[in-house]
Amino acid sequence: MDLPNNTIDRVCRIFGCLESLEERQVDFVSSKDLAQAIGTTNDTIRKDISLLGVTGYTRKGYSVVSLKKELGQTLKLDKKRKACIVGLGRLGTALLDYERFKQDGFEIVAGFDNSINKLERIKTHIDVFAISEMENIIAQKSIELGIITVPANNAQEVADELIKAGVSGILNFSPEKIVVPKEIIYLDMDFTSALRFIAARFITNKLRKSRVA
Amino acid sequence: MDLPNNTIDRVCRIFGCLESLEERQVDFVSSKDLAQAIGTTNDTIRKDISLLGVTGYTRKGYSVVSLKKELGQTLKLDKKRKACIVGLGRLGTALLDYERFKQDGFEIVAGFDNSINKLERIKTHIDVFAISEMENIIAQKSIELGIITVPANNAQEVADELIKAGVSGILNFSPEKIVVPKEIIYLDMDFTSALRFIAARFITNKLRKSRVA
DNA sequence: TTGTATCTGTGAAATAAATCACGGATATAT
DNA sequence: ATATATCCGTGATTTATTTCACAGATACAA
Repeated sequence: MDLPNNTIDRVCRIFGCLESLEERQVDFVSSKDLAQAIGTTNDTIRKDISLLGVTGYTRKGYSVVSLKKELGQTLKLDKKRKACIVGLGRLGTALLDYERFKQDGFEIVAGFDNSINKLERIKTHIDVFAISEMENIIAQKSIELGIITVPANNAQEVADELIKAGVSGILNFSPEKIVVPKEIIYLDMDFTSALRFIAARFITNKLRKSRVA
Repeated sequence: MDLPNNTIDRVCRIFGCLESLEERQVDFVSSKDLAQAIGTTNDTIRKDISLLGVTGYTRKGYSVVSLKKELGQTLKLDKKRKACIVGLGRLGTALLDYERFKQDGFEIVAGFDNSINKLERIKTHIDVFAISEMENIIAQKSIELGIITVPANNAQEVADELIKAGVSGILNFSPEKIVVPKEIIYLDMDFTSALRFIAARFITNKLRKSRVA
């Protein structure tokens, strides 16, 4: 399938909205509501959804349950995926126990760090290992996603090892920029860049909110 | 000034690259290097930089120091900005002490939480307050940026208070979607959406990496 | 029933963004 | 000196994305 990147981004956010609407037992949602929630226009939402081949109801909107199901199936967002976290500093350990991931279909099944000290000290029900064991564990547990929370200056090294070990996607929280082969899906979550993006828009303020993260 | 959103996003990332190049005492950097670092093409980088009115040197690239200076001045990324964090759970406290922010020009000058318990227990050199004091403190300290790290289901409420108190920009780490008036610069950093974006691209893999966070 | 206010779905038009392509420079090697 | 391989700057072109505009439905109110 060939979807615009922005559409993929929005659909992922829409999916999150649908989850919470479902929890609140809302039956229908309009393109306008979704647009407001994720910060875009109703036209765009309708285009996005129609690109995915899902259809709504005149005068009512989209069925929350079935839209969520369709989007989930098409983009395989309903599939459980295993992830690991490399770098068990404060951010890493916070993410290790971020209950939300599991409920959203991402299971953190391993943590890695090089400090024996940290490995011993950490209190969590998730297994933690030395980085040297990464290749084994990732293969053994069929981990698809790697989350990097090491401090800068060895993020690239960690990324290389994750890739060698076989992950298909990487989410990078470290401030260092990482280069990956093009078959690896990579997303940068550098906090400073995010704050700068906001600060820069104080100057060049346009109204759109999209920023394919 | 009127810059494409994607350009702003890229320039913020470029700025981060320039910082680390400067540290490593690199004098010049080519559009190609920058492109590789942030995941785009050299054409795009050159266009971005030329939109900002900065110019480079044939056969050498851009002067790291002066490019950084120019970008910083134009987008006011060189200006120190004050931020606060609302929600002092694990993520919130991790961010409170994220040394990197300060070195990048963002100073966290206050933390807020509703739990007296947490406020007492937290060990940090940054002042922490009850949420009820937000309006006062934000005005008093001239805080421009609010970082939301509360759990879902009262993120909107917190956002409303931040805005009432006078912040101009909000970075939201909570999984809840937030609606803000259009003069407020808002960026969503929902981790689940980010992981989903990666997972969805396992299916619809296009090569570009941009995702204006 | 009849009217009316919403909502979707979708081509067409308009915008925006990324690529291409190539001239002009100049560092580096020979 | 001369050739060559880079590298920037920038119109032109292409491609992508958003917005517009309106037909087709239908819930809801009077």
